Amino acid sequence: MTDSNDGNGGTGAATASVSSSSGRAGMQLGYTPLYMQVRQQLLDKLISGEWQPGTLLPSEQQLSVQMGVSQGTVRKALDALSADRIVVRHQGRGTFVAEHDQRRTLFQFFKIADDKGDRVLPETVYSQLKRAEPSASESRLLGLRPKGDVWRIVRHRALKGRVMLSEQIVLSADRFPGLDVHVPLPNNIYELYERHFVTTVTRAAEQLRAVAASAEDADVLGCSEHMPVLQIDRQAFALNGALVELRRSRCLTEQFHYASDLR
Amino acid sequence: MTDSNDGNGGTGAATASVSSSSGRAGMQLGYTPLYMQVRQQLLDKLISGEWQPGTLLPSEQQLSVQMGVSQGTVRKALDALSADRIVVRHQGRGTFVAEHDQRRTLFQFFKIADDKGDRVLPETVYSQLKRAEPSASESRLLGLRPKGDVWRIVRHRALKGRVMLSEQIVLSADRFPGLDVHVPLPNNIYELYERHFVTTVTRAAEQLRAVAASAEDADVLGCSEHMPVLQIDRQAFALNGALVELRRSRCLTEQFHYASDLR
DNA sequence: TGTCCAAACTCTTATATAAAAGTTATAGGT
DNA sequence: ACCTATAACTTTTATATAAGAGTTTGGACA
Repeated sequence: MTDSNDGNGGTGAATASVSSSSGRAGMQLGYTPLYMQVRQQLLDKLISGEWQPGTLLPSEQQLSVQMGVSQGTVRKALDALSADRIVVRHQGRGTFVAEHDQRRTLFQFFKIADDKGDRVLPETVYSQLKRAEPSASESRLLGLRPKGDVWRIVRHRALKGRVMLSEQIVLSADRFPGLDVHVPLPNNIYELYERHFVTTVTRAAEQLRAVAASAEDADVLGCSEHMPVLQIDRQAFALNGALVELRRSRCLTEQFHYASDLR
Repeated sequence: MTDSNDGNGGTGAATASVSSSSGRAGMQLGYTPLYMQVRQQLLDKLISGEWQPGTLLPSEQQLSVQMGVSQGTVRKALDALSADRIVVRHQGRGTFVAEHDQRRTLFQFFKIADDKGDRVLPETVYSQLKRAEPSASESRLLGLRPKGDVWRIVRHRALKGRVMLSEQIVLSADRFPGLDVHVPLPNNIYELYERHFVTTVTRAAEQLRAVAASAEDADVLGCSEHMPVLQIDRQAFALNGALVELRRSRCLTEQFHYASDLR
């Protein structure tokens, strides 16, 4: 902690053991509040895998003693992590590392809903995995080493017995070693990343376009060629901010739609 | 304030003048924290139009005295409103009622981006307004009185000189009396709602589908018939939660796309 | 007139304290 | 075995206090 940014208010004599990120005093740009430093420290434990998903964290009291800050500061840090859905807090029970259970997948990462507006998770009816060479852009986006391979996953997914989504997923083979051992892949693939590859997807960006179904799309989705389908390109990011998954989905939107909340 | 839900912690003798919503003590279900009651009281002033968009609110100190709660409780209420983008807070300046300026429209309500990922607000190249009878579903969704009319707005919007979006907007004629006086309508239509009709849009829900361009779409957008276009259905909600606008957009997605953040 | 500094104001951060609300485990009764 | 009360824990709410950070304003001064 720098002298200028000590930030010890109040009357207590808390000897904060939290160190500032950039050492010198008299920092001109930026200034990191104590609770954000605490947030980052907690986040580091999650990134390292020291606290696995589902783990019960120490209580606010315990953490405040461990880290040498007040309970209120720990609370602000945990609230910030909670807002990013990185931890989940339950009054009376404690604070847990968020898991990729069905509900989270449904509400955070799956935006397809039926005409009543209910989110429905489709079942995987076909799945294929193979190792391949990445394209130039894939290699760049995923930050692969030269000659680094990728996994390519193709899945067909159905709702109410009707195949309505075809998706291609691209992953770094280095980050997901031995992924082929887990074939057949589970429907909830982010849970797999998290359980076996210390990779927690916390955030994703999607780009949507209306395109004409290719001959292959038509075959898979059981529609005519050139039928309008919704193309969804997704980039998924891990706890440390790294882009870890590329995905392209093509989706029929006759009985279903993509739901987006603007708030 | 009920006895059971007094919630006066601390050592102070604050005589909270905030009244509980449901009177009897021993309430079984629900319990509204004091800061949420304060939030609602502040929100009521916004809904009534007593505090217009752009207004500087009283300071936390002043509000805490006025409402008979602590400054920290006012802070929690204002933070909650800030999270919903209903007010905007600036350190050193104060708390302001959020306005529908260009930036807000761009980042909260317009999700079209170019291939670099930059949000771009399209210009209106054609605009038409007429009074008409609502369909049954429009009447129901907008909560119109029997025989209540609607306004229908048709707009064509262009990016970089290219018409790429055609939209139809439906509004209650009762809620927007004399809307035709404001023809030609400004590009930022939510600013118009807010300035002249005490209607602040705070939240919207969108449903996206890929559909084939109709003959009319093809004419407007300058594409061939049956070309895949992105159809966006929007319901926009006001401060009090009422559905105040229905909108259907059809959008070319060759050079642009709909950007959705999953977090 | 123009510049600089200090005061006064805002929100923000940080602390401490206390009580309420909700959960879980334990002990004791029927 | 089952239910109940209780104790011990958790997060959540509410308060008070103090100092930091950022903005605006007004006055001293050149």
